[in-house]
Amino acid sequence: MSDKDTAAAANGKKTEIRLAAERRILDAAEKVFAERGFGGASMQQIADRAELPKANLHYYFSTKEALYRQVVERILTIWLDAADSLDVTEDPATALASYIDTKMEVSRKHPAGSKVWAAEVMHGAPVIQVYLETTLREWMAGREYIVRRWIDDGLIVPIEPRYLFYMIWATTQHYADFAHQINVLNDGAPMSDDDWLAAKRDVVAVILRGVGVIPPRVE
Amino acid sequence: MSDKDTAAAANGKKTEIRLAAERRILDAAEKVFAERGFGGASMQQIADRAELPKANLHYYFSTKEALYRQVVERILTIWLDAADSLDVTEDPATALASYIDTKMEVSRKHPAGSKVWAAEVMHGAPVIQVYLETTLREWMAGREYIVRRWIDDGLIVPIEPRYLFYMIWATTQHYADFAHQINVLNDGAPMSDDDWLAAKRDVVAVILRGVGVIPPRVE
DNA sequence: GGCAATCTTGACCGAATGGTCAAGTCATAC
DNA sequence: GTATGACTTGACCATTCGGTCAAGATTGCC
Repeated sequence: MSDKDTAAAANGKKTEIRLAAERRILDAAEKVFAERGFGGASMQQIADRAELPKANLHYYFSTKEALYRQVVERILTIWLDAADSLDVTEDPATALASYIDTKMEVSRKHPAGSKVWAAEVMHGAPVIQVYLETTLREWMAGREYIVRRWIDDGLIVPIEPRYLFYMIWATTQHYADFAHQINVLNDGAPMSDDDWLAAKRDVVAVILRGVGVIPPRVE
Repeated sequence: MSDKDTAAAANGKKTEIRLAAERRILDAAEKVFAERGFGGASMQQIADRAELPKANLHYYFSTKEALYRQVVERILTIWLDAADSLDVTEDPATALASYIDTKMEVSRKHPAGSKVWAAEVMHGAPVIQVYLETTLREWMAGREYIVRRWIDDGLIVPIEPRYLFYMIWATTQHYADFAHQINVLNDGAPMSDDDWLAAKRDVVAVILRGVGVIPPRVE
């Protein structure tokens, strides 16, 4: 073994323990932040949820703010992946249906992350401000261009593109952020697989018909 | 003056001072809770915002929880008024367009209240749980019945009514809860009157066309 | 086995927070 | 004018919270 290999191996081993602990803590923190908000969450609650002593959290994350920032940044990667799923090479119906499907799946699989994200934006985006001003702005500019071309080509009805995206974001994220209310209206039970299918179907149908393309038949 | 009049007058005077102070505090609390969340808001911050000594807050509201509860209950009345604005005696296009308009105006005029409401639901509705289980459930049952009749009468396309309402709630409330993000994407400026008009127009258009009714011409 | 680096953890600390209180001010009724 | 009740407020208290630390356990490498 060369020095490089040894260093790499040692690093790898350490990284494994470290990564496992960090992930355990981040998972716990994401849930507690989602349930209580940043101010309402205590390091002790996060430690209890992670089944680790509180001092151990501070060994991996220097401060509560640093921990929160990493939670948000981890969610950001999921958001970016979903944003990429809007395939502009497809026709409007296919592209939008697939994008809505992806966003609904994100809400379904990352309800805590979605809540943290919503709270982050509601409170003025202290962590993701730069992302909003750079990546998201550019993403929106690019997609507005595409949607306008769809309009010019007569593929969809005239609409201000950003308001269409707000509808899609709001509706899909609602299923995570307001899950509690949805569950109450669902007789107190979480949405079943069939419920999710039906919700996706109806959301896609309203949006596609709403922008003037015939939704694909899903009898 | 009779005893009743005297008592009423005295009561009235007191109530006036009391109501003014309570309103001042509730307004400040709503904003601070919206900006920082319940856990992140301190009584001192609310006191500063209301330009009153902290001890004065505790004279009118015994605890932080009690103050928060009254903030939420005040928002609830606004929510109930908006819910009433869905006029089921009208045809679907008129009823839905008017309801969306009302909900958009609520988001525009009560952005802080909307954020507090969203956080309340996200965190499991500690205060409004009973409202969700009674009033809202009944409201939804009644409206589902109406929407189903619209469907049976061939006035709108088949859809699970609650998913339609989720779309309307999510989209309209998004303009308050995610106003920060919207402003960033609007070159950092708050939406103008024209922006609000355009947003309303596009939301109404997508929903109405989405459920299969021709949106009224708004050239 | 022994060394070095990483990891673990109970005990502790200063600051901030929700809440209390008693002394005082102010308005009103007679 | 003076007694009564409502309102105001600076000082204070107990608790909680984020964060520190030093002593010890564990791991990996020679």
